[in-house]
Amino acid sequence: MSLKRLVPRMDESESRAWLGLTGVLQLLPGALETQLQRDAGLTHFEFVVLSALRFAPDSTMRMSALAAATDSTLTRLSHVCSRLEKRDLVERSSSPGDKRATDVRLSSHGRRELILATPAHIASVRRLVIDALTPEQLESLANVTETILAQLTDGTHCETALTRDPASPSEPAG
Amino acid sequence: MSLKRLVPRMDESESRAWLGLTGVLQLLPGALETQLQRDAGLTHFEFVVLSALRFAPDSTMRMSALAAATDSTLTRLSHVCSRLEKRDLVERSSSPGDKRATDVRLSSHGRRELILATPAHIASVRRLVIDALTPEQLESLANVTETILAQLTDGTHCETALTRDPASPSEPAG
DNA sequence: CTCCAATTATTGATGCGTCAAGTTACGACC
DNA sequence: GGTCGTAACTTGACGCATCAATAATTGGAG
Repeated sequence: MSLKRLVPRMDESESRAWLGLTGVLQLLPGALETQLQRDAGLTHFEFVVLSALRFAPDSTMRMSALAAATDSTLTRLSHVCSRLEKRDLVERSSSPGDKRATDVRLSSHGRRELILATPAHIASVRRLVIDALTPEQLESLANVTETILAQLTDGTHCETALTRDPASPSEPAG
Repeated sequence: MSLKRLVPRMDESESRAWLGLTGVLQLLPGALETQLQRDAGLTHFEFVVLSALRFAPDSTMRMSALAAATDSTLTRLSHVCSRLEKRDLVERSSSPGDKRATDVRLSSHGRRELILATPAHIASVRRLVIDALTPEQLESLANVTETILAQLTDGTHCETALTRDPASPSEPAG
């Protein structure tokens, strides 16, 4: 199911592009999650967190810095680090300089697990995306995704359609 | 953060493509969710479900048919329909022909809400993706996503690494 | 020095998605 | 006409994400 029927004005090319993109949006994250989970028992986000720590000096970062590095939230990261700590993949300690802050460190066990997990994940990425595309397609993909990202991070949000009562977003009786 | 540092062999074009794709994967679904939630109080999946019903004969489908039409699961759909039913957006009734089956129907209230929600959502899709791309880019996007989808739905899964391959290149001190 | 606003992080509640089990109904076989 | 296997859903439990509220600490204004 898609928006195809909702958008009669969508021409053939637009329709194909949109259907393809939504398909990838639905399937690719799941495929990567599945592979990582099966091979390493890690969430993709956990993998990203551990990988960020791996290349940090002393394998250590502040929570807030790690949240920024992983495009995440402090809240989310805190929950995830709690779980990772229970599994002895990271260690948390109060930061010496600023006692509000806490430093997260990749444990040696975490490093081992991460190093074991990485090759298979990279292989998946290559198999599913990179090696499946020609150099020209890769160039196009880079080009197109950068354009879309520009839209997504563009400050000028048109605030499309609050033609309805803004106070009650879901309950206005027609 | 990305895999860039993990894949020294990744050339410039590959790296740009992968970074762009992961960026879109992270941001686009959230952007669409946010818009729909704000303007209509609907999840994207709820929107898809209601839209599927909208164009069905008598605005009615069997659960299993609706699950298939929305690329979903019976379980997921059941939960979602329970919530939608509480909000009077759909109605469920035992199917006359087969008493195991249940028919879901878009209520008139649901139809009104859906019709109010649709234009803004389409506008978002156009603004964020379709209208932002040139015809050539749209063609490329269709082309590339179809290639990736072919990989994703390809039966030949290489079973990448149950054999834990310690072929890891670099290793900073810890 | 003290008070207060801002920074940093954690916790608890809630919502959605998935998995495993359970329930009801159909169909066919003996 | 029982009962056995299967189909169509539903339910409950658990995991992860987000939001709102809280705690602890810092830095600066007076």
